[in-house]
Amino acid sequence: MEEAEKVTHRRGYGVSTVYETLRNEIIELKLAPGSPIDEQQLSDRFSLSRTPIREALVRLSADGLITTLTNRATIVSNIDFLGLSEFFDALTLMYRVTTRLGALNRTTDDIARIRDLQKDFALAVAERDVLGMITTNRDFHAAIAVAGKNRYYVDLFTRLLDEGRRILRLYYSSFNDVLPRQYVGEHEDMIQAIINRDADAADHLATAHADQIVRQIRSYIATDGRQNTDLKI
Amino acid sequence: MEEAEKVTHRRGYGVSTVYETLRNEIIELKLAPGSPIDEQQLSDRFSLSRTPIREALVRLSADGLITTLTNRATIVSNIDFLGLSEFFDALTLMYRVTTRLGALNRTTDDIARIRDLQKDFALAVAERDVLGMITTNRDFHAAIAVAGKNRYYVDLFTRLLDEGRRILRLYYSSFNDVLPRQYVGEHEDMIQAIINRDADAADHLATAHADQIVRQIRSYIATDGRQNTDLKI
DNA sequence: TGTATTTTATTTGTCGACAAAGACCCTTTG
DNA sequence: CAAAGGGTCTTTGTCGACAAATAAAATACA
Repeated sequence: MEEAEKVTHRRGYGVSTVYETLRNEIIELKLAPGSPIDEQQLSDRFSLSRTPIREALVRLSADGLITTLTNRATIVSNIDFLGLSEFFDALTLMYRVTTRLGALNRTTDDIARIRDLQKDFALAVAERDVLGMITTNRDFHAAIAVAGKNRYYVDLFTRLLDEGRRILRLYYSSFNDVLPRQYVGEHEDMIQAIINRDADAADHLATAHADQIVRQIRSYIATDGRQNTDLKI
Repeated sequence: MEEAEKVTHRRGYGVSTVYETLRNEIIELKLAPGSPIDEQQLSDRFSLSRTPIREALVRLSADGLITTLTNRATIVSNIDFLGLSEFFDALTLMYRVTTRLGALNRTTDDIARIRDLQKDFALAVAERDVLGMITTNRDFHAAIAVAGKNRYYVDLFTRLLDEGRRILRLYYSSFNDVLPRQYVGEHEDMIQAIINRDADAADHLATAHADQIVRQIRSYIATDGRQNTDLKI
């Protein structure tokens, strides 16, 4: 069933392996929201004692990806459908501010990186690789944020983007290829604004892009009804 | 020299005690930036084994308050004078957005809380209690952010405010009582805008307030020269 | 049959011990 | 006299074990 990754870890690097592996599995919904986390099991899986496993879990907890109830179980954090407007509000603001700063502070190296990632995204869209689209889209916007050179925005934005990845994965089966194609064009426009150092244009495009994404996610949720799974009364 | 806090902890709550204690000591500069953290020593001090101490340190590390070099020492994070403009930029944006949302989403309970904290701040100013001013000012703005009801903004803003507390503590001896008095008045105006649900006025006042604070901190730093301590070439 | 209460089992938090990694100090050597 | 090498000491990361806390099961009781 489960593949055991029998790796002998270099002292001090086991924790980060566990952290990154679990982080990915949570964001990619390989670990379902709400599902319990068994320390013993992880201990066996990574052939590490429970101490480093626990340390990785503390880190994930700080990221808000897992929830620990003291002296009781620790579970993968649920997706908070009730707080979605807060999420969208913050996401939109971060889209705007990072793209704006990207236009102002980008170097030519930044542009090269952003273009590469846009290429990846366009490829994923062309191949109708929905899961690839989700991750490459995230990386594209994260790169713009990095070009903006403000670590506080980068931190918050990547957190929001990853939270968004979880949500999108829930609905990726509802994707059609119409809107993603539009995204490719919007991305191109943003890149052009960033190259031109046109902060206002970048801001404007980012706002429209964010609104577009928010509207789409909202429509997925509306037509699905799954959002009530959390509302057990 | 050091007071030993001989407390027997209820199972599962030792970590949070250590975390909160150290967190405060770091923010209040009782632990100097750059100073090494001795796990053994903390273990003795809190009468806990190194395991829960370590867990608390991981949490602090996630907050960016300490820096751990794998297999080497762990130190209290340095104040990053080189990245101050990023800090001020993010701080100003969060001042604006939280005050704006505070005006839009506040309840009457929120207003009561905010008023209480403003009273505390005014008292600290009246008594020329500089350290008290720093913390009550932080609590005041944090309460406005909470009234804004967006946890992403609250998280980032409190992080920024606490980072600001560390910086202000460095210069608190340079405080005079002129500007703080001005802050009291600015706070009152902000409260009024929040009560009136006047988001634009709140935004405008927050911007001015933030600019004021940023300008003051900048002037402290300029007249001090201590900022070069990190620039060892 | 349904609800307390005790018993058992599982899981979590903490401990002390140990070994790897690095810091420190001293000597050697070019 | 500086750099390299070697030995010792300290600190960090990991381990296995144990006990407290809770969950689950079993039993008693109305």
